[in-house]
Amino acid sequence: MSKSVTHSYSRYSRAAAGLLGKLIRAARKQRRLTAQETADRAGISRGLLQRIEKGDPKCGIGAVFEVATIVGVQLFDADEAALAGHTRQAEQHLALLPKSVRRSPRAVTDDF
Amino acid sequence: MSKSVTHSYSRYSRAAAGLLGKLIRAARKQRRLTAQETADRAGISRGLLQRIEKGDPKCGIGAVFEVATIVGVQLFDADEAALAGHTRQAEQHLALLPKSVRRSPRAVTDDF
DNA sequence: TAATATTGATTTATATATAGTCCATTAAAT
DNA sequence: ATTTAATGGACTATATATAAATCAATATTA
Repeated sequence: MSKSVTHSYSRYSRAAAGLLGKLIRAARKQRRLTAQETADRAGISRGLLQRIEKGDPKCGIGAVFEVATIVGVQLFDADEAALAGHTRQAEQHLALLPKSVRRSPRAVTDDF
Repeated sequence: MSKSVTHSYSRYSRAAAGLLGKLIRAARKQRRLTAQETADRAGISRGLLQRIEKGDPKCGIGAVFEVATIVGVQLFDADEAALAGHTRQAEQHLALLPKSVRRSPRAVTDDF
């Protein structure tokens, strides 16, 4: 094996992934779904579901969101209609911004 | 090559991943961060950032959350302190639930 | 208490996500 | 109009995420 690159995550994003995992686990148990059945419905393995509920940041966001949906954890505190609305809003916002970000040479955008 | 397994996602989770990507892209442009600089700060490649902004469900949730944090997109509409609070709440909720979900034999929990 | 479903953890083989590079196109600034 | 930074897309090699299987421990129900 060659050298592996250990990716590091900020406290905030680790906390967010961990929280989502805990919310999923709590919602699953409240609905009395076993790990195996939940994994089957999501089309993933039970092992992956374990990692998701532990907040493993390496899990695919699609798998995590799929499980969240199945156990009834709302993303963005929004149902599908609201998601569509927010998406349109984001698209409009995006349309107003320049298509590519050009930095003035040698000028640091960082604030200090 | 052997046969590949195409995983399918629900409309809802695809919409959620797509929305998060769009929010990230809009926030990045508003802060005048180039794709390359954002990727560097997040410790990922520019190619992965492209996929994240497109809402590719296969991206690691840690990478997505990390980029969101960097460009200033709040997860759960909460800062770090609020995340910690929600986490404690989820842990308490979890503590009240049975440790393993036992289905009564041959009884379907599905509602119909 | 006994029976057993559920869970947690580990291991292996395989699929695939990612980094890195390159090139063409586009668009911002001069 | 010219210059060139920024972006989008494709391709390859490699690291690693995932599925699948197994086993031990635990907790629930009878």
